[in-house]
Amino acid sequence: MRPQPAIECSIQRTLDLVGDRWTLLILRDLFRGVRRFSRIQEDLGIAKNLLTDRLATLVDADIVEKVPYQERPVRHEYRLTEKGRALSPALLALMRWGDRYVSGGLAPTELVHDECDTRLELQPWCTPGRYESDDQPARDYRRGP
Amino acid sequence: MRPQPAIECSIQRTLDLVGDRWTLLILRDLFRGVRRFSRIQEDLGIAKNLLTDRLATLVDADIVEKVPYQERPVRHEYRLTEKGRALSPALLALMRWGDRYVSGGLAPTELVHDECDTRLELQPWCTPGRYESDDQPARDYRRGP
DNA sequence: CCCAGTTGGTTGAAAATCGAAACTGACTCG
DNA sequence: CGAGTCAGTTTCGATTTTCAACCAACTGGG
Repeated sequence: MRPQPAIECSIQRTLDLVGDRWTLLILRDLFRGVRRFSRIQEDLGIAKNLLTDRLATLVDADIVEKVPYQERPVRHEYRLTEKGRALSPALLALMRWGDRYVSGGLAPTELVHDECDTRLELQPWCTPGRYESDDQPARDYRRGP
Repeated sequence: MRPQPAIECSIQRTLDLVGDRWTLLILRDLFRGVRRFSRIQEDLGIAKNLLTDRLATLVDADIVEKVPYQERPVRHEYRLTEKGRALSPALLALMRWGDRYVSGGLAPTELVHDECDTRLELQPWCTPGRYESDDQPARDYRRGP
């Protein structure tokens, strides 16, 4: 897919997987708890064929897994694997940079843990097992005060 | 440029600036001290017109500045501004992830400060003023031992 | 002076990718 | 039965990217 560059650097290898215009945004949605095809699609405004393609690539790369959340009709949702969740520092760093340099005067985004309602800092996974459960998103991005 | 999504999140705003297939790789090269048009072009294998375009966009966004390094003939190089250097945590996080999950068995990349020859960790700027000087790159990515 | 080479681009055509909309198929709810 | 939802697939025109050629300003060698 990528044309020339002999892949020899971790940044390059990483960007080969997640470095296109949509993938990191899709992952951001998954982190936020937006996990269904149609929700992601309307949230991002991405074309459906592209979303299909990107999700398939992510599943292939074991960054995301497709799990059924109901039978009859079978419906799936997309969840981050451990490998996918490990991308959080990168997303967080990009977010911090945006907060600082292209926020347009808005207050920085804060990460809030829905359960304990405390602020999260650079180590955003305060309850690692929580993600496996089925209900509301464990983490949510909210605007700061 | 981006089609639909109402830009309302720092990650989205950030990726609007640097989230295409090449820009983060260009920035990685600048961090490594590869600062000349032709060097970047051959290092990445990017088409020249695209490199022209991406660099112009980065200069516009004040992430990179174009500074002459000689007269007669005038030659320029591209340097990270403070805003650009502030992207290092993001690059570093992507690199760490790549080291861990797609390294292909290679040793993780280490950041080494050329002057003091010590390893750098997640706060990679140990001499912030250094970057303004004119000679060799202050920071370099090297393969680990 | 002439010639080859380097740097930092520009131009244009062909190929790949993307986006919007229409369509599908499995199923539910009233 | 008819309308609606979800998760796609297909199609096709528009946009981007790549590739190759060209160019201008200058250098250094003979």
